[in-house]
Amino acid sequence: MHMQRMEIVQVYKCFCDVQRLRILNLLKDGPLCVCHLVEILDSDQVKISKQLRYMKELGMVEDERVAQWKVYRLADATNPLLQKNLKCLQDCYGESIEFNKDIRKRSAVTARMQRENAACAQAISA
Amino acid sequence: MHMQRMEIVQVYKCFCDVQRLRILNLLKDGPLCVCHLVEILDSDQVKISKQLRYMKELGMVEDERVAQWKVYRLADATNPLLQKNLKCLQDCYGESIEFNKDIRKRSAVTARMQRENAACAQAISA
DNA sequence: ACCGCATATGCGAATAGATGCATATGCAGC
DNA sequence: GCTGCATATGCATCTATTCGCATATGCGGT
Repeated sequence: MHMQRMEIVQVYKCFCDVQRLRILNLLKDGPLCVCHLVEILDSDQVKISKQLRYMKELGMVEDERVAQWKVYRLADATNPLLQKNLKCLQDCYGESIEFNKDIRKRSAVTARMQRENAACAQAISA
Repeated sequence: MHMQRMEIVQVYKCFCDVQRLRILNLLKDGPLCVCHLVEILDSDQVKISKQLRYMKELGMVEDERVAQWKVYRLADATNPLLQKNLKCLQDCYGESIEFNKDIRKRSAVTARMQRENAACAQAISA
């Protein structure tokens, strides 16, 4: 694996896993750091970290260090293939793959972070 | 690999290869047999056969024997995820992944079959 | 320099997918 | 039953991806 540009097949490779789909869906509303994703997806740090690495190799996400956090965002949020595919998924299976639930949880988690961990909350809103 | 129903992730697995994308694009306009696909995609029989097998395992296509031919069609042409994704691909990259060229070649090939190999032409139009 | 938190990497095993080459199978006509 | 055409399968090899477990690295505060 290498790759950095977002190619057609790379997009679909990224889409081949529900957890990655959920991550993309979350990131489309703005950047998040690993700790957010771990909590929202109710997964563990190593797993999420590796998914993000893979997604980065595929050219789908970018990362940026902010203090001790690593903020991830979509590499090209305007890519029409990505946008349309996510929208299509949302339309067809929004609830069944937990897209909607994740978005609701995202709000809850970021709100709590705002209170309990202001520095981290700052990192993703910069 | 097993699977037969068309699940979300299976769809994307099918989409992870340009040749498979081209096959789906061709089948969306109606059934074809292996010999058509081999010619339109300018590939070889074993390769196409294996792609079709994989696509069948993913639940994306169905086959039917007609005399010595094997006719393949989309397992669920009305599946919205499939339809929308193909349309989206068509819109975004129609020429670059040869979707359009393939469709044009499809017409040429089926027309010629009609003349030179009527039995086979009959098989896919039944 | 040390500690704790956030994140990443390494490794070994397991599974999945791709590829090239050879060969088998199914069907129709003779 | 033999032949030819259309299609499928088997096998060995290779690369890609996944998973669990352990451990390393980067950063900020003391």
